[in-house]
Amino acid sequence: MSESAPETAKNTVREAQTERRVTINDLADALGLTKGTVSRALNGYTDISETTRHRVAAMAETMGYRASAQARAIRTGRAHSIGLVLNVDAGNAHKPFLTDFIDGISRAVSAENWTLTVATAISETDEMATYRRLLDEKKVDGFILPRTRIVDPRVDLLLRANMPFVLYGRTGEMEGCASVDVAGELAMRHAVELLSGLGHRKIGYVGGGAVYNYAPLRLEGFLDGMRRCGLAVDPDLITSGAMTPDEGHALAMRMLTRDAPPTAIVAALDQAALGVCAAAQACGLDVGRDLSVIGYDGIPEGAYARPPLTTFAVDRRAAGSALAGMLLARIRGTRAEDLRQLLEAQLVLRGSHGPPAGDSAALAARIEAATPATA
Amino acid sequence: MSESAPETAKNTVREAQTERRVTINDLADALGLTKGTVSRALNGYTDISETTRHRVAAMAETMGYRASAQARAIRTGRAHSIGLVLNVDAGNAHKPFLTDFIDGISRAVSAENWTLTVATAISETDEMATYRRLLDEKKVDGFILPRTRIVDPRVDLLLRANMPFVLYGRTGEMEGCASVDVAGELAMRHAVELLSGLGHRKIGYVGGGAVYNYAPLRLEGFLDGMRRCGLAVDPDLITSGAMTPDEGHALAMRMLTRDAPPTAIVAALDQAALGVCAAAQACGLDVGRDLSVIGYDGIPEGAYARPPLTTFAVDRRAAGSALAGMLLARIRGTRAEDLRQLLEAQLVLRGSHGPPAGDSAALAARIEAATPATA
DNA sequence: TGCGTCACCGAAACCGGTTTCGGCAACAGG
DNA sequence: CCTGTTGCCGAAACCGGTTTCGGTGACGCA
Repeated sequence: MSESAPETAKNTVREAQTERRVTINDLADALGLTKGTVSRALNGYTDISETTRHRVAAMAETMGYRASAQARAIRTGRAHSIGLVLNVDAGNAHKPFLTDFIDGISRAVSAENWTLTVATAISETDEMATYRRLLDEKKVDGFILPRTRIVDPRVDLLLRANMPFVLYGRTGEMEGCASVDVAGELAMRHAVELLSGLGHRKIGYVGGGAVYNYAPLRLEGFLDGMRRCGLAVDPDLITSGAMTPDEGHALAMRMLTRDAPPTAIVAALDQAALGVCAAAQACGLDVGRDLSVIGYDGIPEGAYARPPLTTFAVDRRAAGSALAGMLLARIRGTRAEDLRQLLEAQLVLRGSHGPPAGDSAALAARIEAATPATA
Repeated sequence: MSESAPETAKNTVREAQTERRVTINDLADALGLTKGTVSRALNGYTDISETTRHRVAAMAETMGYRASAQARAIRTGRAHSIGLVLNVDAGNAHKPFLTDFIDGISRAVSAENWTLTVATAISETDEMATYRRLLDEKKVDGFILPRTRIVDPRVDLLLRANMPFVLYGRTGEMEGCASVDVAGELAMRHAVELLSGLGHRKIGYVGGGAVYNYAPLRLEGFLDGMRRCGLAVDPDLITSGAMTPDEGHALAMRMLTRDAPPTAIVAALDQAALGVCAAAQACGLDVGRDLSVIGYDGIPEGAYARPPLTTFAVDRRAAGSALAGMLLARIRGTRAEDLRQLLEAQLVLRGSHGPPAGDSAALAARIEAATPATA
C-alpha cells in the first residue's frame, strides 16, 4: 500500500546500509585507476607520481579502505600476527605469569598493527600439534615460546620449518635461538648473599619443576651463592619439584622436621615459597624471625601474605614486550644470535626475612615442641 | 674442489630441505586430479566418489597438507579466529580477570581449531580504532567485548558493521546483543542477607567504576538486600568509584571516621575490599570481628590477605568458555536473543566476616580512641 | 626530425584456496 | 536404439590483494 513511502524512519535506521567492505577494486574504480596501480601507490612503490599517490591516499581515507589481511597474506606470506601457545597440561602452573605477559606482548605488537594469536593445548602431544597447525595454516609469522624446557621439541620443529621464534627462557642447545630470559640464577645467588649477610648459615633450597630450563640454573645460582659465602651445603636441604603451595609445603615440612633444620629457605618460585611459609607456621614458627623465606617471581599473592613475602620480582610485562619486539626483528631478518637479552629480577624486601633468631639446634627444639609427635 | 662430495653430513643437516609448504596444487598433481576436485573432496561435497575422497584424504595425510587459513579466508570470508581487544587505559583494573578468562576462551576456540586474536588499545579512541582495524582487515569473525559500559560505543560499531559479538556483562540497550554475565546484583543481595543474618544493621557499600554496567546493578542488588532485610539505608554509607585498594581505602576511611560508622562493609570489587580491610586496620579494628568485609571477584590475593577475604568468586574460566562458545554459535547463525546466559558467583566464606562485636556507637568510640586526632 | 630515456601507469599473472558450471560416461527406462 | 538421469570430475571464474612486465607519452639531445 504505502508504495509512496518505501522506507519508514525505522527501516532506514534498521536496515541501513549493509556496509559492504570497500575493496581495492572499489577504490580503483572510484579513482579511475587499476587496482595494481592503487596497490603500488599505497605501498610506496617509486614508479607512482606524487600526485596520484596523494589522490589514492586521500580517496582511501574518505572511503575507509583497509586492505584485507588475508588477501595480502596470501601473496606476501605475512599474516602480521605472532603466535603464543598456552599449554594447560601442567595444571595452573602457568597462571601467575600470564596476565602481564600477554599484556606486554599484545601492547608491543599492537603498536605496529600486528596482532597476537593465542591457542591452547591440553597436553604435550596436543601442544606440538597446535604449533604445527598454526604453522601449516600460516596463521602466524612467528612464535613466542614460553616455559622453555632443557631439551625442547618445539625448537626442533620450528627450526626445521624455518619459522622465526623467540624463547622466553633459555634452553640446552641455543644455536639458532633468539631469547629473552630473566637471570634467575643471579637472584638465587643474591638471596643467599642477603641471608648470609644477616647471619644465616644453614640455608635450604626448594626448587621448581625439573624439566624446565630454569631449574638447574636457579639451583646453580643458589649453590654459587653458598660457595661465595663460604657456607656448607647440606644435600638434604636441597630439594626440587615444587610448583605449587602444597608441594612447597611438603618439601619444607620434611626439611623442618629434620634434626638440623635450616634457619632460612630460598624457593625458586613464589608459589612454593607460600607453601614453605605455611609449613613453617604449622610448625609454630614465626616466619621472618624464626625462619626466613625468600621467593622468586613477584606474584600478587605474595604482597598480601602474612608476613608479606620477600621475593625477587620479574617484570613480566617488560619481558613480554621485549620478546615481541625481538620476534618482529627476527621476522624481519635479524640474526637469532644477535637477539639475546638477559633481564634481572628486582629484589622486593618485605617481611619474610630477617636475622636468625637462633641456631639450627634451637630451632629444632622449638619445632619439636610445637609439632605433635607423629609416632 | 670436492665436486665429488657436494654435500657433507653437516650440510645435509643444516640446509636440509627448506620444507616448502605443500599446497593444494601439489596435492592435486600427486593425485592426478584438479585442485577443484581435491578441494571438494576435502570439504565433503557430495559429488565426489567415496573412493577418490579416501584417496585424497590419505594423500593429504601422508603429504602433510593443511589448507592455508588466509587463502581459504579470502574466499569463504571466515578467518576462523575471534577477537579480544584489551584496553589498558583504565590502569591495571582489568588485571585480575585476564588470566583465567583468556584461558577459558582460548581453550574453547582451540577445541574447534579456531584461534583467539588479541590486540591492545592504550586509550578509548585507540580502542575503537583497534576494533575497526581488526574488522576492516577481516582478521576476526567476531568479538568478545569485556567490561561492558552502560552505553557502549563498541556495540554500535559492531551492529552497524554486522559483525557478530558477545558481551561479557550487560549493557543499556541489549537489542541484538548476545551476552554472558555473572549476576553481581544477586551476590550483593546475598552479602547483605548474610550480614543481616549475623546481626549487622548498619552496612556500608563501596561501589566500583560508575561507567561500567555492573556498577548500578550491584548497587541495586545491595539496596534490594537492605530492603528485603528491613534495614535502613544511610546515604552517607553508599559510595562508589573504587577500583583499586587505595580508592577502597579512601572511601572506607571516610565511612569509618563518621559519627555512626558501619559495622560491615560490602564492596563491589575485591580490589576495593582489600583497601577497606587496610583502612579498618589503620583504625585499629580487627577485620572479621570489629568490622565485617565482604568482597566480590575472588582474586587470588584475597585468599592470602589477613584475615582471608570473604568474597563471591566468579569463575572467569567458565565465563570465557561460555562466551567463546556463544560467539561461535552466533557466527554460525544463532540469533543473538537466543544467546544470553547469567551465571552466579559463588560465595567463599573466609575470615573477614562475622557477627558484630558491638553497635555503631561503640565502634565509633573505639575508632576515635585509635585514630590520632586530626585537628 | 629521429631516437633513446625516463616517468608513469595499465594489463595480466600470481598467491592458494573455494565454488559454479558444464561435460562425459555409465546406466536405466521406454 | 535412443533418450534422460545420475554420478563424477575437469575447467574456469572468483576472492582481494601484490608484483612483474610492457607500453605509452613527454622530454632531452644530436
